[in-house]
Amino acid sequence: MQQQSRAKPLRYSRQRERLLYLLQSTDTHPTAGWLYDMLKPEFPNLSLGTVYRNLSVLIEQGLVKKIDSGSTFDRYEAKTTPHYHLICHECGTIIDFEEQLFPEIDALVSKAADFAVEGHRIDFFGTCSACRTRNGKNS
Amino acid sequence: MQQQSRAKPLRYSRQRERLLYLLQSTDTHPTAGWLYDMLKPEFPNLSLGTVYRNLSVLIEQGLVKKIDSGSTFDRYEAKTTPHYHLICHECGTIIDFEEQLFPEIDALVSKAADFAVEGHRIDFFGTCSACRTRNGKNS
DNA sequence: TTATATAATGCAAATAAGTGCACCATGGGT
DNA sequence: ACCCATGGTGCACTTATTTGCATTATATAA
Repeated sequence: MQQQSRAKPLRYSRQRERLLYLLQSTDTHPTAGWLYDMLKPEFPNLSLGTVYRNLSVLIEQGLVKKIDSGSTFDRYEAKTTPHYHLICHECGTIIDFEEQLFPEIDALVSKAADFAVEGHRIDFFGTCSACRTRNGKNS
Repeated sequence: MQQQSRAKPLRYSRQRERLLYLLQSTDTHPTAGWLYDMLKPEFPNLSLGTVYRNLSVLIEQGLVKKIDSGSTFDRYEAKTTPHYHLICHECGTIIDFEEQLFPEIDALVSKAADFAVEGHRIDFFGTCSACRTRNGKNS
C-alpha cells in the first residue's frame, strides 16, 4: 500500500511548517482547497500538489489526520488528542466529540483478531441539532 | 450536503441488481473499477458513472457501505450485519471483525452530545499477521 | 563558504469519483 | 397492448486527488 519505511529523512520546508500551523490554528476541519487558498497569499506560486503532498507527510508523522466525511471532498485536522467525529449528513458539519469511550479498545481487538492494531477511528453519522431545529425537530 | 428525501421512488434496473448481487457474492471489499470490470462482459456498454451512481443508491438504501481504506481508491461491501474493519496499512487488506463491541454506543453518544446519531463506523489501523510474518515479526 | 546529495516544489498530466444531459427503459394507468 | 411520466444509462465533462519530472532548496561534509 504505502511506506513502512520509518527511516525516511525529512527536510525543513516553510510551506509545510505554515500548513501545519494553519491547521493547528483552526477547529473547522478544513479542506485541501481551503488550506491552499489561505496559504496562497504567502506563497504566490504554491501548488495544490504541494498541499496534498505535505498533508500526506504530516499524516505519516501523526501530526494530521484525514477525515472522510462522506462528502465529495476530504477534510483535515491537526488535533492530536484522541477524539471522535459526529458527522451531520444533512449540512456536512463535523463536530468533535472529546469524551474517551474505551481506552482499551485497541488492545482488545489486537488480541481478539490476529492483527497488530496501532490506532482506530470512530465516526458517528446523524443529524446535528441545528439541522434538527431547522427541520422542525422531526427529522 | 445531500438528500434527506426518503421518498424517492426507485425503479428496477438490471445493472443495479447485478451490481448488488456481485457485491453480495464476495467478501473481498471490491473497488468500483473491479465491479465495473466484472460487469462489463454482461453489459458491454456499461459506464463507470453508472457503477458509481448505483453504488450511491445502494448506499442510501443501506444495502451497501463505502469503505475508506486510506488508499487511493474506495472500497465497497454489501455486508449488512454490524462489523468493523481491520485495515492493514502495509498491504491494504481489509479484514472484517465480526464481534459486536458496544451495542449501546449510538444511544450513549446521542445523549452526551446534542446530536441524533443514526449509525457509526469503526476502523482499526495496523499490521496484519501476513505482513508481520513477512517482516520477521518485528514491525 | 562551497560543493554535493537528495528532499521539496511547481507545473502538467494522470487517476478516481461525481455530474449534466439527451436518450432509453420501467411501471402504472387506459 | 399502448401511452406517458420519470427514473436509469451512456457518454462526455468536471472536480478532487495523486504522480512524474525538471528545477529549487535544505542540510551535511569538505
